[in-house]
Amino acid sequence: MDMIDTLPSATDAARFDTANRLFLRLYQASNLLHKTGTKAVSHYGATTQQWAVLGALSRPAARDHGLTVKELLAFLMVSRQNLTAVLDRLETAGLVERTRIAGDGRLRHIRLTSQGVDTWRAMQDSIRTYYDTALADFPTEDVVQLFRLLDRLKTGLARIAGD
Amino acid sequence: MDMIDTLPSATDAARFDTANRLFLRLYQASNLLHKTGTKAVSHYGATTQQWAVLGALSRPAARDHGLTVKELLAFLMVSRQNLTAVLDRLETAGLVERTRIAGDGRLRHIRLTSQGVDTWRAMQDSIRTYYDTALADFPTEDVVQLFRLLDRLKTGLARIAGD
DNA sequence: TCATATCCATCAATAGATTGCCATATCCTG
DNA sequence: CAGGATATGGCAATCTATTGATGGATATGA
Repeated sequence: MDMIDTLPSATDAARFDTANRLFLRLYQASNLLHKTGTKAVSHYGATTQQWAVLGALSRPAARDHGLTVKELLAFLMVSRQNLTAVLDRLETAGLVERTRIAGDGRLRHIRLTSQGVDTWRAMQDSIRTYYDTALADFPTEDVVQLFRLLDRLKTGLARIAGD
Repeated sequence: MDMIDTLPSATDAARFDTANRLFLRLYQASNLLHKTGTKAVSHYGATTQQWAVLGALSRPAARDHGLTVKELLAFLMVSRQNLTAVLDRLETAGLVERTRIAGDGRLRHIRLTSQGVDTWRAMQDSIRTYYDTALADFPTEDVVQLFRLLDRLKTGLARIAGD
């Protein structure tokens, strides 16, 4: 069994096929996430991306002084040009404000406005219902496992992206 | 232990938090998929979505007569308006053709052109390398498990979408 | 002080993705 | 044959997301 074989073995072909299905499911699930998630919070004029930004800003660590754009970029892993546009819409909607920081004049702190805090709080019921419905068939153990696997996939993809 | 408690329990809060992280990872992984995937096949002027369409059309079942738009919609789970635009670009690039079908005049079969077949074949090396790199840390067993979990998540989200 | 690096914003182009509405052609059934 | 259902396409609006190029304000270090 020590022969050299440059053709894909049967197991390699199966792995390739599974990888194919895996990325198709990721593609489908992502589209469904945006479609259903935006519908779930549409009452508040929000989208899934804006939901993600509000969620980042409402975390305890960010609650007091907000986050810099750079920190938000690292958290969400999107391009700066994209985030700027989302922040513009959130600022226009009055949910977020950009404030200059004392120590370093280059930095801006993105913070929830009081209206942003209220809106985020009001959205919580819809978000909870959304999670409950989407994950109805998932024991908590499976939620954790899916999170861990997606986290590793994210790491693998980030390595390709190179940033 | 039969008391009624309307406040979220500690385990409920933990599950909610994990769900939050899970969907953030899905969001990040999806963006990275499009970013790195498009880069991987950019040499062929393609994107991840076009890659998905070409992959669907090159499956053995679709190889002979192609797929109808409706079948492609069901496979990819995207909106008709979105798919039309992608097909337009693929048609302009000469990789795909729309042909009327004999039996039912309403249907159109989307098929790979011979150039589309060649391009798809040429892309295989890049795709294989992409999968290998992205899933370098994944034993095949984990690839299968992630696929299964994403498939179930897709099902849960599709239930919300209602179609 | 001067050069360089960092942080943020802007403009432009392209592609993807959704909803909503309307149009057209075709099939099928009553 | 008439009418409803089906399959596809077109148009419009909005939002997300990327790359690329440019510019301005500020910090840091030589």
